[in-house]
Amino acid sequence: MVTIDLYDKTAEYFKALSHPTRIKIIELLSRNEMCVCEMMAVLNLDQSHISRHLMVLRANGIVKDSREGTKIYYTLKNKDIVKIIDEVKKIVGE
Amino acid sequence: MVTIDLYDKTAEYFKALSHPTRIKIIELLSRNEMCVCEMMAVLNLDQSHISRHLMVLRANGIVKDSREGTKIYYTLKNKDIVKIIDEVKKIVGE
DNA sequence: TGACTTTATTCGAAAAAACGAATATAATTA
DNA sequence: TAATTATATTCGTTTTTTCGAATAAAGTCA
Repeated sequence: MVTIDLYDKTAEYFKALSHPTRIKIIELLSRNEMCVCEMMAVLNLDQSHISRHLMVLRANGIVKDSREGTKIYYTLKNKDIVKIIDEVKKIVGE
Repeated sequence: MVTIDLYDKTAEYFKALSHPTRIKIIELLSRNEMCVCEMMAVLNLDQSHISRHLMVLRANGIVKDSREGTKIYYTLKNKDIVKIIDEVKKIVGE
């Protein structure tokens, strides 16, 4: 049995936050749910770029998705993460 | 001129937090200043492992060092980071 | 069913991070 | 000055992450 340590999990979570595109996606989702095609338009990035980063966020339990027709809408599972990002932005912005 | 974007800086900061050893070092320093040899003993890791992770933390402005004789003591530059780590530990621990 | 839309996944290559081992540096002390 | 202690840095390698491009899958609609 492989037990994953709390420090490993915490480090993994920080790693999920360690890409500018993923941070931007989280901020977008903090305001509205959004489908991939809308993120592409707002962030001006291609589909596979967005989609791959969403995969990381999904794998870390940060976002969840729900399909509506051909579109898939994403939302944040827990909005606490937005406050954490704001705190770090404040630290690095000083 | 290369301007580094706030999102890039924020992502870099999260990357600095994305290793279990670095998180442990930050927690140790949240209680006391500490030299490398003490960290080696407490964390049971070898010198170059600790030292290299301290280099990452230094490069990101998370710790600062001051020499006393042959020893170099490290402290946190900003304790806000400890609260951020606690929040993430709480999220991933649920 | 076939074309179309939207999104996910895979592939191969490039870049970055991490590691163990070795070496270098800086202060101290004999 | 030589040996010692404490720490930083470098080297070569392995592992992980990222990326662009291509392909696959799932739903819709004519």
